[in-house]
Amino acid sequence: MCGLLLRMEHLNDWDLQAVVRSCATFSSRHPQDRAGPPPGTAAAPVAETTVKREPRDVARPAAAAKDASSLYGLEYLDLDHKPFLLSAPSSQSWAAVDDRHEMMISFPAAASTSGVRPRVPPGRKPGIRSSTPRPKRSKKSQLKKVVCEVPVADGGVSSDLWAWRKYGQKPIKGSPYPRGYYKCSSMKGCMARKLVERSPAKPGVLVITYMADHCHPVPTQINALAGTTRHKTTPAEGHAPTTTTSPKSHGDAHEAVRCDDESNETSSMAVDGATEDAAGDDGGEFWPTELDLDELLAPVDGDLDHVFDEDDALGRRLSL
DNA sequence: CGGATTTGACCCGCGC
DNA sequence: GCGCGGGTCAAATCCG
Repeated sequence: MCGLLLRMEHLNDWDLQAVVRSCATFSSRHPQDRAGPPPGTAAAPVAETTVKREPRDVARPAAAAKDASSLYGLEYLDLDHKPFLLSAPSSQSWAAVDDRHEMMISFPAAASTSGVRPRVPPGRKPGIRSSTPRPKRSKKSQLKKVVCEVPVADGGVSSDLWAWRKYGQKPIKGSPYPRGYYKCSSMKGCMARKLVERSPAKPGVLVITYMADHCHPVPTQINALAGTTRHKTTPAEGHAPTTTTSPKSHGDAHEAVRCDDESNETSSMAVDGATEDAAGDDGGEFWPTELDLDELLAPVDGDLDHVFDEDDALGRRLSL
């Protein structure tokens, strides 16, 4: 994975979707870290257990070496239904412990495919609204949220095992980057969602917010993931994901959490390929189309197998 | 043809 | 109560 990581960084490319997948994965591996409730439990309570977490001996970009303020850790059941370690933020906001992944939880408590051909503006016709009332939106503030920061350079190196489908993108006030909205498409009816945005403060960082729980086990077939994202082949079409975390969310009662470095997955990003999204247009970065999938996956093949095996087991457990 | 993406419109929570 | 901004919907389009 390191190899892949390095490669990706070198390419300086990133795929929003892939990135989107990346965050939740951190927990996919490391059975030793798993102590929480089994994945798949929709109503899995957020763990309150706190555990000490040792800093990982991970090679990280020089620039990345920041304050390694891994204060205390929380073992948390993430949206992948696997526990992951959380680190509380230092007094000064959220320290990037390993500078690759950060997380926060809050409890209540694109890029147009500027194709060559002109495109008719999509969207509903004015005045047309489904007669079926939209279900009451749950209070935003009461949604369980898991915020994860992923360096852009890393974006996609890691990925979660879920399949996500983009359902919206909005420009965010005060941020030059839009926010992408994704739903879990691994299973119909799954309410899991995630928001992906680029941090305005840290343009090199993607902020991924996971909301709601998956109501199903982690997909075990890689195909289930691979088929969920469209690949774009034209470099010109690729766009850097953009996004920002609203200052608000940072300030709230969020607890900073750090995604575990090792736990990052690489794979699906490659699988996801170059989707990308963000209408951000800020960068025009794109995925290397010449990258071979096998090549991308090679470094993590073993790990993936491991992950899938575990997930499979977990899924079976959950389905009982 | 099915599924993913794009994107304008609509809805709703929240702050003032 | 009102307006703003964020979140979601869904038609049109794209793509494999």
